[in-house]
Amino acid sequence: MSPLNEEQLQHIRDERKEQIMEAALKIFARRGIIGTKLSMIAAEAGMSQGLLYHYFKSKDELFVILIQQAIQASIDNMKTIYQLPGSPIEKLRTFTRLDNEGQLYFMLIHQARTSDGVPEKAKQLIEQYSLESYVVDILEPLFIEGQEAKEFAPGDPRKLISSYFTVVSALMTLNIHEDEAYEMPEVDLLLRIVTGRP
Amino acid sequence: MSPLNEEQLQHIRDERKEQIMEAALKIFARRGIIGTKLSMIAAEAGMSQGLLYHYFKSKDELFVILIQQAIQASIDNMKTIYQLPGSPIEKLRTFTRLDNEGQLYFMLIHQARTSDGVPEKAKQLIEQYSLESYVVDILEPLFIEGQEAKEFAPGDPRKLISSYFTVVSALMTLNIHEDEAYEMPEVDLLLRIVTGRP
Amino acid sequence: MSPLNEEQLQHIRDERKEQIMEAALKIFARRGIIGTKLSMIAAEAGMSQGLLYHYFKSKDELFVILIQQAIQASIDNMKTIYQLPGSPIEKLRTFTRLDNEGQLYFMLIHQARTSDGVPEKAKQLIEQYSLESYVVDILEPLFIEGQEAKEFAPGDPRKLISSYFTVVSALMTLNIHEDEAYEMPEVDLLLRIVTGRP
Amino acid sequence: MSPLNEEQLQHIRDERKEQIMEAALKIFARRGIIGTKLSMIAAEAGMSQGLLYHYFKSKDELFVILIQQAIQASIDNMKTIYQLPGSPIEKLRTFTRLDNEGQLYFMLIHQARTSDGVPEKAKQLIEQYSLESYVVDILEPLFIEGQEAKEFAPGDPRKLISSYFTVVSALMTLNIHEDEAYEMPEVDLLLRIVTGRP
DNA sequence: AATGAATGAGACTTCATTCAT
DNA sequence: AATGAATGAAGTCTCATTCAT
Repeated sequence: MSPLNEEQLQHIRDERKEQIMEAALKIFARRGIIGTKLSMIAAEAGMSQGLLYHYFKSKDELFVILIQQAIQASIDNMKTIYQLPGSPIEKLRTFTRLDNEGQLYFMLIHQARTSDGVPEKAKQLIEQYSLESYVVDILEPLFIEGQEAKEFAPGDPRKLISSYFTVVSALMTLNIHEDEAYEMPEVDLLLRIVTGRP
Repeated sequence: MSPLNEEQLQHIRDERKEQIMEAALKIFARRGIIGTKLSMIAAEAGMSQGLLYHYFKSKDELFVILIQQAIQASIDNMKTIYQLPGSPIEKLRTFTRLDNEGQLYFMLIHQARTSDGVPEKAKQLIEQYSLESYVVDILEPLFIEGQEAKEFAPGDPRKLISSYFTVVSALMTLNIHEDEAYEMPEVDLLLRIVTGRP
Repeated sequence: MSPLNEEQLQHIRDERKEQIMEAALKIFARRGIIGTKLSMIAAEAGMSQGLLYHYFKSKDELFVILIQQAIQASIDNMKTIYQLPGSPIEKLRTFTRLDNEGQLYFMLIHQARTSDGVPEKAKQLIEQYSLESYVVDILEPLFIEGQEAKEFAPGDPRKLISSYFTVVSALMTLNIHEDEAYEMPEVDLLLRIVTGRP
Repeated sequence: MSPLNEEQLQHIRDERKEQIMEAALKIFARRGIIGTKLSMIAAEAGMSQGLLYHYFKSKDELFVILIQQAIQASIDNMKTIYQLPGSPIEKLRTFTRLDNEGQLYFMLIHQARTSDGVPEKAKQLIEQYSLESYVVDILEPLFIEGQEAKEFAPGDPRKLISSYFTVVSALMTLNIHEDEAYEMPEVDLLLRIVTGRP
């Protein structure tokens, strides 16, 4: 009797969920969990507030799921650096250009780290994912290679990585607000931190 | 007639106002105006919520006054760089060490720039105070001197200043949260952006 | 898509708005805007306080809308006097009988005129609507006709009208409280002001 | 040792009480008990809020005491009509001119009758004092005399009195606000109610 | 599945009253 | 007696969440 079979229904459901998560990501990333009202997400997703509750138990749950997704995407993204063309410094230069996709995820994680009203569950997830345990481990081979090629300045590569990515991370959090008060530095200026050369 | 003379009363009032503003600065800086509940400020200041209203007309007014104070302190602070000892690069190195006092002010201004629910008055104040109009103007002579002494890398000094301070600013916003996930870079690493040398 | 069609929803909305406005009119009229607590309106309308805010932006807005309605109704009502049967004095006698509907509106306007905490917008509306500009203008022909027929006492008709309606207005403000301490005069007694005859 | 003896202290206390009551009467009469803030009374009386509580237990108590005083003054005032010169109609004409002193008392009583937040005690006092029991009783001889002299229209004198004073009372409540929208009728117009003559 | 009405807890704010001096 | 700081209860308003349809 049903005009749609189970598979089709599932498809619609998935689509709706995706719709909601995309909308929520956009807004959570910019405004944080407290500054985001469900009405904003509903409007951005083009549906009623009530419907959100068919797909997610609560605002908090939605936030946590996005955090999980963001962490996974960030790790995956980090690994792609090795597939970029060129020498280590060229790989790093290309990678540093702030891409819009990753930016939202990054900002979301930043919000979760620094704002209040973040669900406990999200905090735990964030704690596990840290520069130390992921970024540094992943990028260490690249930096060692760069130092051996004399492209990168000498010194503890792990410290160099975390310092560099702390700077990049910090800039991304500023950049998201597109605040004209801050002039985003050219990538080459940032790379000086790693290379020690103009 | 009064059992407490005017001087004593004034003392109490000043103390209370200071108490409130200190508490409010701490919390506003971390949580933004929306994330900050008056109950938090009252608790931090050790008084009832009602008393806050003897000293400030509203949450918004309190926020705006703190913004004014923060801007003034930031400008004053920036000018002290010329009184520091040593060459331009040494001045800049000493200045860059993030001092806790200025950090809260800085973070507050950052919150005002990037969060929602910021009073219109605060936005206007912030707009007037920008890297361009203050920081860059103040520091231009220092950077030109540094470039002439070959301590600093060549290129447009104004752009160099705003890039460098965007980075420093961004790091301050991270640092305020004392998040262990981010390793704060050594000052010398940051200075590479300006000097182009390891 | 919607489980309730637009028409049904509109019906619910209209009903609720009507419910609220009726309840609010009753209470505002008696207690003024300061003396009226939203909890009272909500209780009288049989709904939660929160729901009031789905239909009206604020207590002030609700008050202003009621004032607008009251003014319009008063003007409309005043004009109906010419459709009443009989001579001028008979028209006026019939018209003077205080009807319950108009009474609440009248009292609301009176509250807006005399109480504190009245929204600026409401004050402006009230100022435009005054005995002079409406009541007197509308009734002047009737009184002149009454004087020509020797039914009404001689003298400046405009002054007679405003005097008479000041008295009627004043009585309405008392009457609204149904206070047994005051005995409402018979209409014929009041008409003596106009006719100068027992 | 005390620089002031008991009598002098008592004198100061009485003066202060009088000061407060005068200020309170002014404000209560205009704004009602809800619309009156203690800060207003304190300011009007030229003293601190705290001091009010040395003389009166609460806002309510102060209100009740004023009501008692107002009732007594009204009754006393009513009796003076017989000392006025002239015929009954002339006595009534003179008496009707709204005197400022009595007006405040009257308005206070009106507020107590018609507003909310009135202490139970005040309501009880008001209930005892009514047109019926005081005004009508006091004025009945005057009206009978007026009717016998054919100055007043015939009919039940008690009803005539209460009707007339309801009108006068109602006008006083309007008059207190000095609202230009209402033109206060000439006394002679009002007297038509009683005399039935222009 | 989908909507939007409806609720209620919690936030900001006011103000009568109390307290320390 | 006198002051003004200090408190807390209550009122307006917002918004996450639930409910009826």
